[in-house]
Amino acid sequence: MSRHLSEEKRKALMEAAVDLFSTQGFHATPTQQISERAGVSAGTLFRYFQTKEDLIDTLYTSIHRAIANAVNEAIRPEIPVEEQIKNVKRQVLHWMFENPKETIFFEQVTSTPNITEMTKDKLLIRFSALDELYQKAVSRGILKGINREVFLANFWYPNFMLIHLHSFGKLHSDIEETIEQSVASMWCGMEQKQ
Amino acid sequence: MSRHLSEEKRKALMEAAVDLFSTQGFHATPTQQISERAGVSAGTLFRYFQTKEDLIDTLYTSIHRAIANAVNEAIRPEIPVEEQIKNVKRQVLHWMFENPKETIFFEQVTSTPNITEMTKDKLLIRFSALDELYQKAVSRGILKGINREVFLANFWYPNFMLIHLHSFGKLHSDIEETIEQSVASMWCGMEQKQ
DNA sequence: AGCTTAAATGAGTAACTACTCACTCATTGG
DNA sequence: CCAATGAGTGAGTAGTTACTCATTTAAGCT
Repeated sequence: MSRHLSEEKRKALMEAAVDLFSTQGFHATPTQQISERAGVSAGTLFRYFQTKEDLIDTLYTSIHRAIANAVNEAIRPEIPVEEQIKNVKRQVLHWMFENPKETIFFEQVTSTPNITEMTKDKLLIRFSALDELYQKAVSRGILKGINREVFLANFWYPNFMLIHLHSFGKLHSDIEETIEQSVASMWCGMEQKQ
Repeated sequence: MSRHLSEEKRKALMEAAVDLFSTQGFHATPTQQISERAGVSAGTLFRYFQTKEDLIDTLYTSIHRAIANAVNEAIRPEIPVEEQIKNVKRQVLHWMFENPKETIFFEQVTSTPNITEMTKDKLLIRFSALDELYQKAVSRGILKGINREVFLANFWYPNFMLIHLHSFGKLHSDIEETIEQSVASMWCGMEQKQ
């Protein structure tokens, strides 16, 4: 329908939303507060997003896409699978350290029940490119001892804790150093057989 | 003050609460629903817990204590530090697989901002026994390459994803097998030097 | 049985929330 | 310069929520 709504205001609303959601949680954040911070009136928010849930969903989807981009950027068929997987983790961690608010919101949605079915599907299927990489690694004999669930758990979840610590100023080492340690320990942990 | 309140009802309320919190999230769960499921009237809940937040806090504290117990049970000064750390992880994972609702609620509180300060402190300090174990491992030359944050992230967070997958019936391997893989990959990931 | 004490009740309340809609006003095309 | 369009507004609404309190119910003691 109406596509005359300003892209600028939509962006302002979304930015205000991640900002508040990541520090207060999205249930504890009234829509009025979001529109206020975005510099628009209460009603305007609902011209850009049908419901609050629609806003959350849009936000989540856009973050999901951004992370998927980070994943895809790191995939280069010409280098060894091992290096590719490490690069993906590195790339994702870089993105997360650069976008801590988005990451915290993302984790919040991930760990909160009762999200739209559509959104839930995205959670479960996750990132297919990484899945393919995992399959490739398994079929080539690397990673033979590790099942998909443990692989994904080791790959994704520690990142969230690192970002939390970072946001609360509780990360005492250098970010680059931390990323490298996280990448290395993830890989070495998987590689071992038997 | 009044200690004539039945311990039975307190327990029923807490059980109803974790039950609902873990499936709906605690913001999306009205106190009425909790008291209803516990088989008491709406007002009774507030005789046992001053506020809803008090209930959440009590619940969180009790789960924290249960996990701390699991940690402490696994600590046996007579065996090598390496084995102790592995045992702690094993023990914690067992507890979590046996108490998935509590675990999911615990993760929810952990990853949600705006919790009471007291509760927050518990989050940051975490489990001192494990911390001591980490220090010991570092001072004995094992684990020298890994800083505390990455260690904790690798130790705790993957567990949450495994429990999630388990609760949604998306964990296709045997639980024991999964626990062993998770323990082994965690340790191997840390041990490596340089 | 009666009396006392306190646990349990649940209708009621004040506060808050997501969302609406009748209206204003800026922009644009003729 | 006027008219038409639709983006923007914000007071208002219907619904929900955490929490209260006057009252009822039950239990324990003599």
